[in-house]
Amino acid sequence: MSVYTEKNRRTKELIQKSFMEMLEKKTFDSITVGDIAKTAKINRGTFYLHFIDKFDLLDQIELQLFEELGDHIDQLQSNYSSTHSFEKGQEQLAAALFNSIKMQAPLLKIFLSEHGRAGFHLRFRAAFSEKVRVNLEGNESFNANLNVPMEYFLAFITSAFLGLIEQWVQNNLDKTSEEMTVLYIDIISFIQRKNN
Amino acid sequence: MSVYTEKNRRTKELIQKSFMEMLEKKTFDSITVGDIAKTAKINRGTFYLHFIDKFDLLDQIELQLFEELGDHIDQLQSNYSSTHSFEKGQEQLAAALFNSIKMQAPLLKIFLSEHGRAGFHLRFRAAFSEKVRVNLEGNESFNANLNVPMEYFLAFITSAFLGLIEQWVQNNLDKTSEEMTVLYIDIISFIQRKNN
DNA sequence: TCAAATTTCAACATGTTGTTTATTACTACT
DNA sequence: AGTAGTAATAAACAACATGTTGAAATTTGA
Repeated sequence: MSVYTEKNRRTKELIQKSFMEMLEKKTFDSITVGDIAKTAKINRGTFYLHFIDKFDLLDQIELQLFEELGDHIDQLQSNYSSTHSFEKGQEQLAAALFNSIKMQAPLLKIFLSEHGRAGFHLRFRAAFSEKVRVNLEGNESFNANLNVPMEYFLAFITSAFLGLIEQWVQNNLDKTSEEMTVLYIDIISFIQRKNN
Repeated sequence: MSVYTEKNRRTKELIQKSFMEMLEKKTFDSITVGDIAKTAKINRGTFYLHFIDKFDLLDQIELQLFEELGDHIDQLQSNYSSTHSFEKGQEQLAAALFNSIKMQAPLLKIFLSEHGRAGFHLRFRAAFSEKVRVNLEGNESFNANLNVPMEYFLAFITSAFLGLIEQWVQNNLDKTSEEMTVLYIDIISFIQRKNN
């Protein structure tokens, strides 16, 4: 039994791997189930033993990605939030975030591109926003001073941060996580220096 | 002759209008050319007299949108950039931008959603970035003080701004353009107030 | 060797695509 | 009024993709 589940797992993984390889070169729309089967060297019928359709396949990969990233962020939150000041904690959080993004860069690059699926950046941002919201709401001085709807503040700051990540990933990680952290801090302080 | 071109124009417009109506309720993938023809009450063959395929249809609408928005922004740039200080000009530019977005809100809402096409937000941001880049490069003190790659700064600031717009459009324009401008300024100054 | 799980293979009906051909309706020109 | 041009229709076409089925082959476990 456990050998079969292992075999199932490997077949499923093979399909996912082959699919992601194709996504680097072709649009999601233009990839057929037949194509996937051909690349993975399995029968087309076998595909349907593991996935409902190609949308389900993408859904599962996306869900996996969010789970892994989410778990990693949660782990970081508990490590850093208590030991340092809020500002310093934010910085280290950002640094660690760039690191976990780095691990998922190949997948993210595809999902954010025109080869991916519409609305991915919304789902990505929503997932990220939720983490940031929890983190910010734990800080009392932050909440006391914020005079704009949290919803819009989150939209602004998470979009900005993910914008950096998007650029970084598109540039094939041309910088280290540390450099990205410095970059992030520099931009914030540049904005702070303006009109004072 | 001009009667024929007019008739062509109206049929083409009818197809586009019907298509956009469907996009509010269904995914782009799931919409067939047959569906579009049915909704527009035209023959399926007629569709192919005006568009290569449904991708071409979407491309043309997207291109139109970018042209209209781009023209509007250019118009604003020339109006505001010369008459006021840089900071004040930026504010008024933002205000006018929210206005022009408002006019295209229904289209934008769909294109940014999961009903649209993958990568739209990238193309949208690229177009917007280009406008902002030209504007910023005209300001010498800005360039002198910026110590991060322009590419990344643009990614950060345009993503942030478009994040606001995205939220606004998703909220069905729950605020006026003026309120959005205030919101934008408030967020910037909130960030400026932090860690000083 | 036998049994069970997994995968394969071929076939099927169904639906979409883009093209074509013939036909109809309307407009423009002389 | 008559002819040519243009747009739209209707019907048919091959090519391809979809999801499903049933029987056979393969792999694995006992």
